[in-house]
Amino acid sequence: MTEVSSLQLLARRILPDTPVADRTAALGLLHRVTRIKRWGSGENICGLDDPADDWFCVLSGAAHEYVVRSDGRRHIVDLLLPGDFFGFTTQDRRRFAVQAVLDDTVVARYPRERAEAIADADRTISRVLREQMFETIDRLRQQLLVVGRTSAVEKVGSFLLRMSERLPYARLANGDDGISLPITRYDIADQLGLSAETVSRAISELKSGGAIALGGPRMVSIVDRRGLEERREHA
Amino acid sequence: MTEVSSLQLLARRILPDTPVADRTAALGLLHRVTRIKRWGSGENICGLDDPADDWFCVLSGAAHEYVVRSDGRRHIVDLLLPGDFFGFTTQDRRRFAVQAVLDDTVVARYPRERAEAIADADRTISRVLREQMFETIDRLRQQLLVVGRTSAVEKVGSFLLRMSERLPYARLANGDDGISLPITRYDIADQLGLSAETVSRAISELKSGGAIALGGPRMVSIVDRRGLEERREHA
DNA sequence: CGTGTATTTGAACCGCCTCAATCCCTGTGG
DNA sequence: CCACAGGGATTGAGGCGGTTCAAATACACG
Repeated sequence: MTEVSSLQLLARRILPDTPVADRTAALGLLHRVTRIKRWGSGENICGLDDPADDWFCVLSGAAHEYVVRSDGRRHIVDLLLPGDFFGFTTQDRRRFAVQAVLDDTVVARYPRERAEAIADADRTISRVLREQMFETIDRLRQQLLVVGRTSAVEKVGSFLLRMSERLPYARLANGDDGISLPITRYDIADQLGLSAETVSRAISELKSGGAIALGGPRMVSIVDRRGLEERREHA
Repeated sequence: MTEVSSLQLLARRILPDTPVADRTAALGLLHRVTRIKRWGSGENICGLDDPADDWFCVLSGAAHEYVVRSDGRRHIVDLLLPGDFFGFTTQDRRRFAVQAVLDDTVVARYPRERAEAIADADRTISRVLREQMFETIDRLRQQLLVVGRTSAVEKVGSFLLRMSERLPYARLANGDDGISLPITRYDIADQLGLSAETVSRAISELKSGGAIALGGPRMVSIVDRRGLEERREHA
């Protein structure tokens, strides 16, 4: 991936409503301090206790932000998809590690100090970054709602609905339109506070209940969106 | 509470490292668009589906951000204490309500558009607001870790540790130093995804195990901080 | 076409929820 | 000063759901 194409990709990701030329221009300043890097599945993009001197944006692939507890359990707090920023914190050092979960995960890195200076001088950049901070807040709040559900089927159902909102639709092997989950059952479990077996059982249950259909373990189509939404309804 | 004292209070809350005169001056611009209001316990500071046109800061008291699901269960996603900002979102309308949980909860309100314009013109304000967004992100991530724990005792233990970091210490009735929880067992339960009975049992267990001491149901002193921290350790 | 990993399924145990009763603390009125 | 009321907190008993441990199956990659 060349730097130019990554800039255009970024512009498309984070300024979708702005004409191509304008948004590329607006990001030009930021782009000068941007470092793009490609990661393989399982590689550590941010390590624990690293200085928190950079902000990041996923351009393609997927990553997750997590901690590993002393008992060996891993807790995933954020799943990062293309267009998602991460690395925002008041801490000096990272309390959470970030790891690529797909091969060819491309991530842009912005030195925090310089990005802040650029934002101070350009209100479009400032607006874009603020918007991305709000996206992060919305994402975490949404995740909190999912994790806070009581039953495993509800957790997994809400999770799949969110994924269907965040991932692109594609034609699956079975002919349906659906999504391709970038993560394993274990990853889902560590995100929802469940065991992998329970996640698997919940998915089987949703399938046999007609809420979803599968074309391979990672390929999910939402069949009864209405039914799933009613279960997670919050009003 | 007069406007002047509320400005000083705000300055003390969000710019603790800056000399009094400087921080008050830095917030002067923002202060011109600030509206201060006092709320009683249970009153709605933000309603569901309200336009998301303002940002807020708790100056005193406490509030929480929550949704009520169709099954009647309430889910609290954020506990807001003095110095905490809230209202940050990309949405046009509120997906979460915010309610005062103590009498005499004083909240500052900033019209979003005007606050953004002020931030664009003043990099101290800009920095302060960015810092508060990061605080919100850190708080939600921390909350995700607590809610994601597997056992009830661990959840409640982590919750109490967080409270002891966020609330001021005071001399309790039993002579120990400790914290005064601003919320009921039911509130804690709706924050942790537990039943109120389980919260109560967990607290009793922590007490009989020597991890904490109580001087009244809301008065908690952390006796064995090391032990509690080891349980929630994440590295 | 084989090997290692991911996923599914099964059985038994443990912990949390539900329902219910009791206790405690505070404020109110007699 | 006491009786009472009401909300919050605690404690108890039983049922259900999720975890754990174990095994079988499906899948992807060489």
